[in-house]
Amino acid sequence: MATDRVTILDVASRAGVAISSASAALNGRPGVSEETRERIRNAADDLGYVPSLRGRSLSSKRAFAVGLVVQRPTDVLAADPFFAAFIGGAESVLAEDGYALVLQMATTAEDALERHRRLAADRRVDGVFLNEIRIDDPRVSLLTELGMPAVGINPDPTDFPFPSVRQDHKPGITSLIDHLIELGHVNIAHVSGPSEFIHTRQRMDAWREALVARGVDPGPVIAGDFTYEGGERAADRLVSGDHPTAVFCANDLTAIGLMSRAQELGLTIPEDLSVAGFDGVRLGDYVRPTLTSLQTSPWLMGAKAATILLDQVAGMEPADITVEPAELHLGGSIGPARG
Amino acid sequence: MATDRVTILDVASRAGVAISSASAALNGRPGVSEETRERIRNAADDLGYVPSLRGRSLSSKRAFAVGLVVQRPTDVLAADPFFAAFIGGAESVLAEDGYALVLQMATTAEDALERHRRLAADRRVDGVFLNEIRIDDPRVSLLTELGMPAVGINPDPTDFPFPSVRQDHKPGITSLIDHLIELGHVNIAHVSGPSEFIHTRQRMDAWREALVARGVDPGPVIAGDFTYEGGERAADRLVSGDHPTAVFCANDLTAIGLMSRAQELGLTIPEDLSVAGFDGVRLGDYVRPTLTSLQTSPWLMGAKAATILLDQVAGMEPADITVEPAELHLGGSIGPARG
DNA sequence: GCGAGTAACCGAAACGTTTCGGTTCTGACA
DNA sequence: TGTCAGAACCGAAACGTTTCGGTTACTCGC
Repeated sequence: MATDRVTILDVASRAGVAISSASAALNGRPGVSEETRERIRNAADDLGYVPSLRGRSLSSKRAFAVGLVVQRPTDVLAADPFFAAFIGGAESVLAEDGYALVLQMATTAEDALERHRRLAADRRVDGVFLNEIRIDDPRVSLLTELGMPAVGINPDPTDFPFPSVRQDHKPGITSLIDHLIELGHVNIAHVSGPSEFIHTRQRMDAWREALVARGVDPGPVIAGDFTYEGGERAADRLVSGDHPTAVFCANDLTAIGLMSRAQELGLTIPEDLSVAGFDGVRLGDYVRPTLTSLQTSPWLMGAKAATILLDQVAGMEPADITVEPAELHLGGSIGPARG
Repeated sequence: MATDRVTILDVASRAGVAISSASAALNGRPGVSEETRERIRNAADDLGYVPSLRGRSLSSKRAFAVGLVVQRPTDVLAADPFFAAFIGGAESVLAEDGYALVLQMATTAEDALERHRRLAADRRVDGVFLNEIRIDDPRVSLLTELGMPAVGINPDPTDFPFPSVRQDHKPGITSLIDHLIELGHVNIAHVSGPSEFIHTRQRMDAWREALVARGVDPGPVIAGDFTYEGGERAADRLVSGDHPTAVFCANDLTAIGLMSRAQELGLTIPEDLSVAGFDGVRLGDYVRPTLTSLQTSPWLMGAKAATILLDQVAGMEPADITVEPAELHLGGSIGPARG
């Protein structure tokens, strides 16, 4: 196999045509008769021709790759299964079009910006995924400046300049709250994510609105940070005197940390405190009691986002996509309110 | 910013030299006086010149990217923090050299092979990471055939044709077993991983050898599969009559599943059964009791593996690297053997 | 039997580097 | 003063595509 690469020149000369005809034929462009097109295809097959990504890339000014810059402390990322599933979904769509996924890890917000600048300067990718979007996220304006196509994952509904894929979390949160209220809970707290994230606000708003709609006063909001430790700290603050009987956490890691600490502090779950998470990561099945959570669809989101991104790279103006809302998955971590 | 790209031609003409001189100057090659080299550098800076990855790629026949094909069912991957940390470590080294990481997800072994073939045919990457190596792993011979540089992560010590990075697990497992024996355990079981993995055998051998060295008969071996469910099934088989007093699991997920099921079956941990895992995932700190485990170093392994891979791509023949052995982290899941 | 229109095909430039063989120039040495 | 080595620099090919303007030949209508 150490033979030199088969080029389109070889294919063309074997089929007895010009390079340009071979190119047109193999790429399904018009201007070639069906007969010679077939002849060229056969020549290519016979020779085992594989188009050179590098040649194509240089000539067509495309990278045939898209980027994903995740910005998380590695230990947090390691514990969060969202990305693995998201990447799996995205990759399954990208592979079909011969696109590859370039993955980068950034530790800080500034680092993430720098990564994007670099990806753009190198023309390393034709577009990027925009996850975990913040309020006034600097990446958005940077990418706009750079002219880099992008797709947003659950961005702010207003004023987002790129196409997006969304999953509505409100119905799921609403049914969770309804369920808790039916179980007799009237003091339902919320452990939020970091305030700068769009989805932090979305989840908190949904929690509050669902309560208000049922005429129940929203319980306390405790600022979390999507980590185990944040959940533990929330437990410390929650477990004092007249504490809530239920708590809705902004993600599963937080919920697991909270449960763990609450149990250490002598509470029984769900008898003393009902706990619900958000993500529906399999993690929740591995703790006791099993975690009640909202099951999101990271794989599907990844697949849809990739579809949108590829369409955009191809020059289309894809419409936003909304996938089925997150579903409530009941575990043993919630039960009737005390007393 | 919609101006045309600054090319090396622009730099050369601004500095009043030929393209070849500009190229040599910017790449630190000899044949350019220090004076003109400086002039060329200034010209490049003034113009904001960024070398075209595509041009370089076509001309130098390098991709400036390396690949990682992970082969896991997505839900298993999602729960396994190894890869996130590994990728973070690898990426930190790659970025310094302007290399990118192409990540692919394969669902089956055949799919993984196909991905590698595709990466090679497209010349998409200059080398690949080889993780989770199996006995007679078909990827090894494929990559050898394809002439694709690779680096092995904990491969079989004998007969592996690529450089590798290793972390010795034996000392950690030995001290775990020693610790259990000191606690009075004489019947210590093992829940293994799937038999085809090299590291499954490595861990089992270390367990057995440590026991034999202390004159203790190895307890039963139960075949697991690195999943939570596998741990549950192992618990079902273990908890009958005269069961072992301690069990060493091939990974943390298995250990957590086993603990959870054992508790459901009425056992108290560690009083009735001591449990130890392997990986040191954060989740282990959030189950009750907390999990005793061996802490591996995925981030460091990723960084070292990337270093080796880049050296290899650069034409060197890097030596194998061995990082500090995995360390034992004690949790509440092990205790004295029942009287 | 002639002009126009069109389908099929060709040739060459362009993409932006690296690399290699060749030319010029300087200074040292005999 | 002529020779020669070596440093500095240049020009052009090569990498493998895509694309665009141009040529040929054929058909159709009159």
